Amino acid sequence: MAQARRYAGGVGGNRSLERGIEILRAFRPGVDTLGNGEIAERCGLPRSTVSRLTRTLVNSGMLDEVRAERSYRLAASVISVGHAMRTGSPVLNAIGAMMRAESAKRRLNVGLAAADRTMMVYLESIRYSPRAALRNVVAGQQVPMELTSLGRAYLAGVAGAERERLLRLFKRRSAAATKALLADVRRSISSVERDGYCAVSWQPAVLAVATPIALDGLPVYALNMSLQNVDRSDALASEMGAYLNAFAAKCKEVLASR
Amino acid sequence: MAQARRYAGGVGGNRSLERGIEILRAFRPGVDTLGNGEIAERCGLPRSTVSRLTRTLVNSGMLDEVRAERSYRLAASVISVGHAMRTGSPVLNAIGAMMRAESAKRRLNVGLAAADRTMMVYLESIRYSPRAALRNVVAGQQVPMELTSLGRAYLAGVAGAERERLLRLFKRRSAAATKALLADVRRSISSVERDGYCAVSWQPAVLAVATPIALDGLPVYALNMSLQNVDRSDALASEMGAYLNAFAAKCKEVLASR
DNA sequence: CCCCTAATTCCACTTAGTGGAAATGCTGGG
DNA sequence: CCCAGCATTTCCACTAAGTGGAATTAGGGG
Repeated sequence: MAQARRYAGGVGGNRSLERGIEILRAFRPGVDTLGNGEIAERCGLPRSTVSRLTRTLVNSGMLDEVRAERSYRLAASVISVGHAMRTGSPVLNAIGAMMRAESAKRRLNVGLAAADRTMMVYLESIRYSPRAALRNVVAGQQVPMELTSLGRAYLAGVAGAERERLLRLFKRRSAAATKALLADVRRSISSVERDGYCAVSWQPAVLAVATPIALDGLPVYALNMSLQNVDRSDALASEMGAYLNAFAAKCKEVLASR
Repeated sequence: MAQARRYAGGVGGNRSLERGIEILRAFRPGVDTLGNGEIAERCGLPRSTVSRLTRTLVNSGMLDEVRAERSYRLAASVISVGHAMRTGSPVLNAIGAMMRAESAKRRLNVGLAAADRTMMVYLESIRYSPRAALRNVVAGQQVPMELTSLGRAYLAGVAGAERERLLRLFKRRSAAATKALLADVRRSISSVERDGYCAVSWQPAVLAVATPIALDGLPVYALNMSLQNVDRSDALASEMGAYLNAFAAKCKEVLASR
């Protein structure tokens, strides 16, 4: 036994910190408050441990305690960290304005997303509407990687090992429709390799096309364009694809010159 | 010595988790990447400790590693947590749409903020512009508590002990202008108590009024309205104050009925 | 190619964290 | 009003997990 002992943080990282982060992530969109019991269950942790960690998160300002119902909710601080992320992001800084202009010019939704485990998360999603008052911008929304154009473009953009790791995860997730789904994902990846983009209609009457943006020193991003209230049509998809390719080229140019 | 030993997490909380959160917070808006050395300095931690904690944060998906420059940046995951916070927030859910309508109706900026240590952070800041294309919504931006109407309204909304704690912190921060500043803050608090709102012109040519929203089971929020490109005038301030009081009353009504 | 700087790994030390068990504190029913 | 039942928090013996200074390794510039 050459390696008798595994030193803390040797490779697995700091356990308490990992668990604390997992607790924050247990607050998925839509859930308001969580009690220690529910957190313990969701994260698979002993209740006493959760009790201590949530206390710490309250002290650090990441959780607010709701005394009355003995539960917690995410505190406002988490969005200031989120804001810091967005203002720091060199990609969003470089192309955010261009995205907004493009959305207005082409009259469609334009989005930029990155991977968050097996989901894609929008750094910015510009929702076009003919009625100016209804146009809006969302950040932080998650969509499933394997089902969306955004996610499949991302998969096309990452190197072999990481891609295969993710595909294996999808397999484990939905045992049933897996065969067909994976084939479909691979078809989208080929589509990106062939045409530069892939088209997916994840939600009814919404057609989306996406393309990866992979530059070194940066994680892989995916750029998409989409339109509501349309039927899936190859003609429309290739028109949007052409717009997207042109726009992505312009973005990469801007990004290459830092 | 009755209490010989302080048990871990007894009251201070979990150290590693606290430190990890502090590392995330070291990424303030505008900073793109931070190296372990710089993080160590900013957080006052030993470099080896930082090295281990940043590794953990990368594994947990909260940081992206920039190999080339041996540094880190906030990962996209942080905005998905931020998004979860916003979608979970019962206050924002209840009055977000009303705020947007009010901004359009009154043709001014409307914001909702909560406290983050000694800063106020916008859950939503609706920036009005006559040009529809320039209207936008920001979340997560921080403004200093002691200098803004938002912050002072917040101070007016929190109970004695917490308020005094914060005032002491401001004192420690800016030794010089403290006397006058604190007096000004107290004047704003009185203004809230008397008129329901306070008016402050923190940035040149911007006039803002704010009022606290304190409901139990929830942290104290502050609601504000503001206008750019105007001179400070008491007439304008009291007109805006009246709008704000009316709007805040409507909000509280909606919030009271859950 | 080699120095210099900064990050990472090593490792002896021990404290900070752990989790089962006991205690406490709410809540709703009788 | 009190008590049963449940959930959360505190206690504490135990020790593995984490710590930080020292040694090492890895970049990057001259």
